[in-house]
This record gives sequence, structure tokens and C-alpha cells, in this order.
Amino acid sequence: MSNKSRNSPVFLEKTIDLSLIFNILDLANQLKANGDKICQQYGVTTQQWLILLHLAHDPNIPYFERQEHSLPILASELAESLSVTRPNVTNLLQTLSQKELIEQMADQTDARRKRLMLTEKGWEVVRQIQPIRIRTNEWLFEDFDGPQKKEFLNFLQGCLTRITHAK
Amino acid sequence: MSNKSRNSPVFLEKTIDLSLIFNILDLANQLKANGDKICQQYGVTTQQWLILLHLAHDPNIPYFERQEHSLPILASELAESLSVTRPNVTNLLQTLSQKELIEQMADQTDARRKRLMLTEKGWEVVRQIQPIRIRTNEWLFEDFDGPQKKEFLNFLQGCLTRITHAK
DNA sequence: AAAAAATGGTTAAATTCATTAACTATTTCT
DNA sequence: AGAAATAGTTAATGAATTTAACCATTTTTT
Repeated sequence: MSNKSRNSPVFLEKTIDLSLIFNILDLANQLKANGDKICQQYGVTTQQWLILLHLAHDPNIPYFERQEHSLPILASELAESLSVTRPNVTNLLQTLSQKELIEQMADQTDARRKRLMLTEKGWEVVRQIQPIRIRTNEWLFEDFDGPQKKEFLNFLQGCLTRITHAK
Repeated sequence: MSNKSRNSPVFLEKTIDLSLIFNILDLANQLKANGDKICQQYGVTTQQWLILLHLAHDPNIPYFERQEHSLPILASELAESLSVTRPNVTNLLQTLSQKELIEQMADQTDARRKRLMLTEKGWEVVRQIQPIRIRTNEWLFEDFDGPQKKEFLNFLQGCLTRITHAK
């Protein structure tokens, strides 16, 4: 056994848990790459488009299932939903403002808060990307039926609940 | 209905397909954040650690199931497995070389190729992170039994096959 | 065998996304 | 009234990423 690289060392075993992790990460990567290719044609990145979807209040976003939410979203809420820091959100919002896709309005009752909204141009981008997005996703999952997808969703939500409630 | 943000516009419907996508992306984000917290203590990023795992030939990596592979990995193979560009891999490898975690060796039969290997220090990092990694993942999936995990893995692999074979 | 095409990798320049630390302004709590 | 928490920004920095152009080597084509 002269070549260490040919076979995995014993402490690196094949397990279903670790396979799951790698496959989730890989799939997310592919989805992001897919998203980039589409969004690029509309002058936004996937990350920016995700923010636009938040401002459009896409009901499929997990954050909106956890937190009821009646007013336009805040930067701090975006940070929480995207699991990034507030300064990062500030950055992204500046870019989107420069592109004139979003606008901010002072909150009526709390002067610290700024409510975020799409401009007409912002809505237009969301509207244009939507059919491509729906078509792509239907294609991706077309090998699976409703109950299978439901079960898969439960699994994902179970993991997410666990991981976000951890400490 | 004066406030557009309160309710989602009709063209943004709630569907299981779109919910699945968001949940996969969210879970991958959380896993990456988790990984960062662990890896940080060992002086590497999650991305760098993933590369180390490739050089260690972790059998759980999906790429190794698709491509049989008897010699130490190449930069171009890493790029394919990680779904990033070759220059990006060059960058990451430079960082890891500076940290003395990897080394490159000329291929015997093709002078263009460089075979990538872990240094003893690199193996040490992989070895140290491994138990934490296993413990964290067991915890994450402990609500689910073997058959459920198997089914979930099938789902992920099905999606990945579809998405990577697309054009 | 010579020319063309493909492959493996790097360099350079730029962008995006992200972080931490320090700060301002405002609101809430005690 | 004073202290603590909350919302957001600025500044400095770094990691990961891309595209375009390039070099060297191998493989394919003619």
C-alpha cells in the first residue's frame, strides 16, 4: 500500500450522513449556478434577485413561514432570512438602489427603520424572471410525484428547524 | 388594497417546487455557516477544507461516485467537482500551498498535469476535523431513520443527475 | 511530419459577497 | 434621566469568484 491517495484512509468512511451533506451542498451549488445564468440576462446576480423576491414577498420563502409579516421588509429582517450580516445587506441594497430596482421609505412609527420596496422597474425584473424560474423548477422535479416532494420538503424543513434552533 | 407588499402578487404563487428550492438553498447556507465555524478553528475556510477532503479522497464526495479515479486528483477535476472555474481552483490551491497543507507533483505521463496531494500537516487538519464533522451530522439527521435518509439521498442524487446532465 | 485543435494550468484585472469593528441615531427599559 | 437595546451605516479588509488572455504540452487531423 504505497499510495495513500488510491484508497481512502480508514478514518474516512462512506456513510449516508456525509453523503447527504455533500449532495445537498452540490445541489445548492448547481441551483445557484443555474440562477446566475438566468439572472445575468436581467442585470442582477442571484443574490440580488433573492432580495428582490423578498421585497416582492414571495410566499415560498421559508422566512415568511416562520415570521408573520404585514409590513414591507426591513434590512435586518433580510439579514436574518439570508443568514448574513447587516452591513452585507446594506451593501447589496446600495447596489440595488443604484440600479433603481428598489426604494426605501421611512417607517411611520420608528424613525430608525427603513421599509424596503420594489420600484416599478424592480417589479418588472421579478415578473420577467418568474416564468423561466417556474419552468426550470418543474423540469428539475418532474421525476417525482407530489407525495415524494412533500416528504422531501418535510425532511428539509426538519433539518432547517434543527439547525437554526441550535444554540 | 393600497399596499402591494402586504399580500403576494398573484403571479407569485405558493408552490411546492419553489418551496423546495428555497429550503435547499437555506439548508446549504446553514451547513456552510456551520462548517465555517468549525474550520475557522483550524485555520481553513469551508471551501479550502472541501478541497482537502478531495485530496484525502473522501468516498462520500459525489464526484468520486461519478468518476472512477485511481491517481491523485488534478486541479481541473477539482474544478469540475466543485462547479467552479479553473483559475478559481488555482487561487485556492495557492492559498493552501502557502499554508503548507498541500503539495503538487508532476504527472509521470503528461507534463501538463500536476497531481495534488496532502502534506502531513494537511492530513492532520483533515483528521482533526473529522470527528466533529461526524458528530454534527449525526445530530442533524437524528430525527430520521435509515430508509428515510436513503430516500432523501435518492431524491438529491436524482436532481443532481438531471441538473448536471442538462446541456 | 506539419499544422490545427484540444487540454491543463496560470496570470491579470475586476466583481461580488462577505466579515468585523466602530460609529450615529432612535427607541425601550429600568 | 440614564442605561441598554435596536436599526442602520461607514470603513477597512478578505475570500471566492469570474472572464479574457496567455503558455506549454499533448492529441488529432490532414
